[in-house]
Amino acid sequence: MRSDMATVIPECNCLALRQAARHVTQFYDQCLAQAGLRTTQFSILARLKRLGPLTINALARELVMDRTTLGRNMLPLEREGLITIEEGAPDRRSKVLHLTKAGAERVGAARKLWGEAQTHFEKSFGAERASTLRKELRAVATSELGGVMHRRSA
Amino acid sequence: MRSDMATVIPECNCLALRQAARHVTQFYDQCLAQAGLRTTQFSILARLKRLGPLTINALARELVMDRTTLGRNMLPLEREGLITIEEGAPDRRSKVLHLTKAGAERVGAARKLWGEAQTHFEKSFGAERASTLRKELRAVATSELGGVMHRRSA
DNA sequence: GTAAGATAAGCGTATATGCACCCATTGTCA
DNA sequence: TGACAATGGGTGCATATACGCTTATCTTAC
Repeated sequence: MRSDMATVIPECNCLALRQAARHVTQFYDQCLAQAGLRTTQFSILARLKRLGPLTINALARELVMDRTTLGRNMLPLEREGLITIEEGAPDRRSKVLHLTKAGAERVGAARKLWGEAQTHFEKSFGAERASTLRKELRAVATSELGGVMHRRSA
Repeated sequence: MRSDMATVIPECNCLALRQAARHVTQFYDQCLAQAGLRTTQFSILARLKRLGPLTINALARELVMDRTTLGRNMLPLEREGLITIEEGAPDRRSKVLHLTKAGAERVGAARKLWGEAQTHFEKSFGAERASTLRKELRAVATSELGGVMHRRSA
């Protein structure tokens, strides 16, 4: 967790992102723990609360998350009765995620803790600086990197 | 992956970090795939190559990673013969991780692919901008957030 | 020298992540 | 309308992540 001399030299953009994400996630997870939610779970429920029912694909795009990852992350939430998974209305292939009353309440309780985490982080890192950083991170998350094309040439 | 109107509003520092990390990790992982390494594995091996043999705790601190996480991440690398895990010299509690010849070669092969990933990312995002971002991320990763103290009052 | 505390690491458990491959349904076009 | 592509989702697999607890070893104070 410390930087030592000038021996850091990660240089790797990806590693820098992952290290920061690990560090901050641990902190947010600890803050949210007493509400019984992980950071990822909170972001899922909060998104559903703000946007209303969404299909798995739609929500996954929202969260910059792989569809299959989200699909599995749903299960603990469904098991706890925080969301329900219903069959798609016009398109029977799709499944629509609904926030339950219990889920909404859980988000409400967690939002206070989340706010404290935000405050603490920005007190340590700087509010302005955090705002700028988020903007850059958003640009990164939406950047077109192409990657290796799977099957076909798309 | 797109931003739509102004509907983004993640606002959450942690979510912003995680989304960016997911997006970029996918790209780097795809680039490194033909060397048979994930981003995390590459960072572990590269660190060992640069710093020489390290204990699990020391390497975990280096990588801003939980000790137990690193412990498990070692196993696939050991299984493939890229590292060896030896008993600590003066302190028999510790285990020292050594990069093998095969491991060094693997890193060498992957480093070229990693360079291409870096170049591609910085071409898309901007080299200056990436450098600044890394600096900020390093500050985040080393920031003192305290978190909830476990057992005792420390 | 020994007991108490500190430290290194492992293990069980649970979630998080995403690729390859699969099936079902929908949309398109001739 | 019937073949085919496109799309929504699931499953198997492997790695990644970290908390709480436990064991082994080391350090320190007495």
